[in-house]
Amino acid sequence: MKEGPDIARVAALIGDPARANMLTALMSGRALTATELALEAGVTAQTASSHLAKLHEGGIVAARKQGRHRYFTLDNPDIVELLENLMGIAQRTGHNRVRTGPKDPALRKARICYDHLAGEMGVALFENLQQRQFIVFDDSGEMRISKQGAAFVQDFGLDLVQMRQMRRPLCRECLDWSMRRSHLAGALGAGLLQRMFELGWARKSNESRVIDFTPTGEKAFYDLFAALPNN
Amino acid sequence: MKEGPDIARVAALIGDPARANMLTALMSGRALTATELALEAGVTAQTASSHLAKLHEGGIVAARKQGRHRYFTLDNPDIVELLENLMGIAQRTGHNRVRTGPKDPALRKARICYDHLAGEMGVALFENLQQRQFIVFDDSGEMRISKQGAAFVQDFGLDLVQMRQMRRPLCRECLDWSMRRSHLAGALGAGLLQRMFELGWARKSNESRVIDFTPTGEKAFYDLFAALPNN
DNA sequence: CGAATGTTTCGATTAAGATCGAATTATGAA
DNA sequence: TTCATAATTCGATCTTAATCGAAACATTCG
Repeated sequence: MKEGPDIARVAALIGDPARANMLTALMSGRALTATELALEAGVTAQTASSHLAKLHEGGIVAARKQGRHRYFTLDNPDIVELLENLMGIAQRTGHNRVRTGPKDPALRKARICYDHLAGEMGVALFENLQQRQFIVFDDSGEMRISKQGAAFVQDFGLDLVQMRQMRRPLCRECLDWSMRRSHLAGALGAGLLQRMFELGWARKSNESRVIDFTPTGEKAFYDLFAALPNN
Repeated sequence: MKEGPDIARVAALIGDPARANMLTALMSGRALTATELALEAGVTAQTASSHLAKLHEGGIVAARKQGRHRYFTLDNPDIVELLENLMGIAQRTGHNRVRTGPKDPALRKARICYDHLAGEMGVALFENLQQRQFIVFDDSGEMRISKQGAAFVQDFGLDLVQMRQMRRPLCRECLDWSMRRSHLAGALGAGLLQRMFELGWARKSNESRVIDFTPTGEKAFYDLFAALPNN
C-alpha cells in the first residue's frame, strides 16, 4: 500500500484553490511576482508567500530573485504538460453547470497557453494546418509536419532546423478547454506564435492570458491560416 | 482570477493520500472492489466508500456493480495519462531521502503500468527496440514504429492492422519512476504485454502490480528482446 | 539616511474534511 | 427464511492547513 512515488504530495500542492489559481496564471508563460500571484489567487500577500514557499519546496515552481521582486515560473515542461492535462480532465468532468468556455469573450477568442496560441484562433490554426496537410498523422498515429508544411512555415519565417534541435517535440496536440478541440502546442506551436509577435500581428496582454490581435494582424492571420487546401 | 476549468477540484481529489493509494492500485489496470481498495489505501470500508463516492462523482473512476460487489476502474485513458505524469513529477521532485526505486525488488524488476510492462524489463524492452531501430523518432521528434519493427512485432504475433484502428496512439513513451528512464506505453506496449501473457511467459500477480515471469518466460524474453541490432 | 514597496515570519483563528463506530441497506448463500 | 458478507449512510471527533493581522526583513529610491 505504500509503493511508488508520492503522487498525493504533488496533487495536493495543486489541489488548493489559491495555488491552482496561481499555477493557472503562470500558464501564461510569463514570470510573475509574488504580489501579482497573490492578486491573481485572491489572497493576501502573506498567504501567497506561504503558498509559493510550498510550491517552490515541492519543485512545482522556480523562483528567481531580481531586485526586491521575486519572480516565479513553472519549473519544468512536464509541469506544464501536467497542468494542461488537468485542465482537459477538469473541463471534461466538470459539472454541466459550467459554461462551455470562459466568460471573457476575448479569452475565448485568443489566449496564450503557456507559450502557444489557444482559443478559437488556436483551434482554427490547427485545423487549417491539418486540412492543408501541413500537419499529418502517420501510420502510428503520431503527429508530424509534412514536407509542404515545412516549406510553409519556413516561408513564414521559422527556423525549422534550429527548432528540430530542441529536445522538445515539434508538434504536440493540446486539448483546448474552451473549445473542446485541439490546438497546436510543441516547439512549432510556440514558434508560430512567437513569429506572430515579431510580425506585430499581436501582443500579450499585460494583465491576463488574452492575446490582443491588431485589426491588420487578425486579417493577416485569417488570410494566411484560413486558406483552403486547393488554393 | 476565476477563469478556466477548475483544476483544483480534480487535483484535490487525487491529492488525498488514501485516494491516491487507491488510484495507484487501479493503475494495475484491474477492476477492484471497494473493500480491496480500502485495504490498499489502509482505511476502513466506510472511509473508502466515502472516498470512492467522491472519485466517482468527480469523474475519476468508473463504477460497475456486479452482484454484491462494486468494481472500480479508472474512468478514462486521460486519467491514466495524468497519473503517469504525476508519478514522473512526484518521482523527480521527491526529496532525496526517497530511494530511487520501489522497496520490493520484484516490483522494481517487472510491474504493470496500467496495461503495459514497466520496471527494469520494461525499460530493457524499450531500449532494445530502439537500438534495433524497430522504434524510431522521426524528424518531428515523434515516436513511431519502423517497417522492420512492424515485421518484427507481427512475427511475434501482434495484429498491427487492428491496433492501428484504435484511437489510442500506437507508440507512447512513459517515464518509468523506478528507473527514471522511459518504457513503452500505447497500444503497442499493451499489445506486447498481452502477447506475453498469451504465450505463458508471465502472469499478473493477484495482490500487487508485480508481473511474475516464469523462468522459461524470462529466458525467452531476454532471448528475443536483448538481441543486438546486428544479429 | 529615511521613506516606500515587496516579501517573509510568527501566531492565533477558523473552516474543511478525513476518519471511524454504529446502524442500515443490498445481495448471495445455506 | 436466516445468516453472512459487501457497501453505504449518519453522526461525532479530531487533525490539518488555509487564512490574515502584525511585525520583521530586504531592497530600492529620493
